[in-house]
Amino acid sequence: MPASKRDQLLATAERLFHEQGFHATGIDRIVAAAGVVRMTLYNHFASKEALVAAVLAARHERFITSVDAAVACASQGQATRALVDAHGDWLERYSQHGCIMAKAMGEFAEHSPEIHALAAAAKTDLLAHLEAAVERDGLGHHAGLARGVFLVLEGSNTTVALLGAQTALADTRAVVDTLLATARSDTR
Amino acid sequence: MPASKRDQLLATAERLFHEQGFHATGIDRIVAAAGVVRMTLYNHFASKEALVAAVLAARHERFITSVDAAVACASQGQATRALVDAHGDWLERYSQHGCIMAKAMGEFAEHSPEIHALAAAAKTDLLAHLEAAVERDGLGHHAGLARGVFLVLEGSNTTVALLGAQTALADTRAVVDTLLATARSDTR
DNA sequence: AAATTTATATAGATCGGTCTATACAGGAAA
DNA sequence: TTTCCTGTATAGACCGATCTATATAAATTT
Repeated sequence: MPASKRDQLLATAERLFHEQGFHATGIDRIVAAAGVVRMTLYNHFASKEALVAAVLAARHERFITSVDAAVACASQGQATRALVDAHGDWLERYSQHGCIMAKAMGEFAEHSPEIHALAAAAKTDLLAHLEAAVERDGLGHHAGLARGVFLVLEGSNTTVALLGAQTALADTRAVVDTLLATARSDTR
Repeated sequence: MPASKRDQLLATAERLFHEQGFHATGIDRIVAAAGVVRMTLYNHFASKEALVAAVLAARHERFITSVDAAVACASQGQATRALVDAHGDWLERYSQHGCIMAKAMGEFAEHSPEIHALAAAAKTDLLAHLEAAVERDGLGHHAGLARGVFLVLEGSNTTVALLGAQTALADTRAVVDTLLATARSDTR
């Protein structure tokens, strides 16, 4: 069956927001690209801000679902590494233009506390998943390891647009492996 | 002596662009905040895009000057660490809202190739300085070390708005120290 | 019959950018 | 000394385009 108008709008808005930015993307361009009339958008979303919020929520749900799936079927002691790889796959496939949550935080920090909080919550949610994965790998005692890996993932989000996905992801895996190896050899 | 109108405009625009975003900041708000009339801006800058370019160029020059100074007076074998600390100081003092170059890349990627290239050049310039520092520390043989540290610095840019400067910078230093220690113990 | 989508018109604000005209400096030329 | 020129700033009107959002009625779909 064809996607509902609402889903068309969500998908189109997500793409345009991600590629062109939130403030630089007007309502008219979204409805035109979605092949829908403007009133249809306002029939489904109360405002542009509500549309942005829906886009971010839907995207994060998809992302966290794919991350959870990857971690769930990771072999013993490989949860953290599986999460990092899942993040890399996502980045390569859907985030060539950088992290949409980071973009949202930047554009709405002093403009819409709700959007900013929503995007920030998405990021801290990933950190929480990372901490769970580290714990599952028996490295929970190593304070700061999850946050260190998180820092590297955040770096890969911006670096992919600078050095390309291949280099950025290879560097990311190399640094994460170093962090994991150091943590494992630390018998404290 | 009082700052010239041009400098007032540059400083005001830099602050507003950084806090509110580029597209979300209108010409009228800049001139009002700078205490200057509209035509004065257009007397000094050909367009909003030219103003953005001038802001980014001035900011990068200040940043790279302060980084160079820190690296220049670093003790033997501490160039990389000095650069990382200088980056952290800058982040803490002037970039609580994240990296302005990353913001510019996000907002102008599909909108102005010139601005995007300028911001990207600023970032690769930092990477080049990082590679020079790593070389100076006698770790140039370690392929990818500079890019690994760069990845972490990039991560700290976005994480500072999420976890606060204190946590973000402490984590950054911890990861960088791990990378440096691993590189030094690698006798290859 | 009910819900959704379309088409179209409109509201009012804001956008980047241009325009003319005026004021007032400081330095150069008479 | 006086006159003139140039550069810079102010003031405010003005342009077309675009922005988000709403109103209403007809057409379509379920």
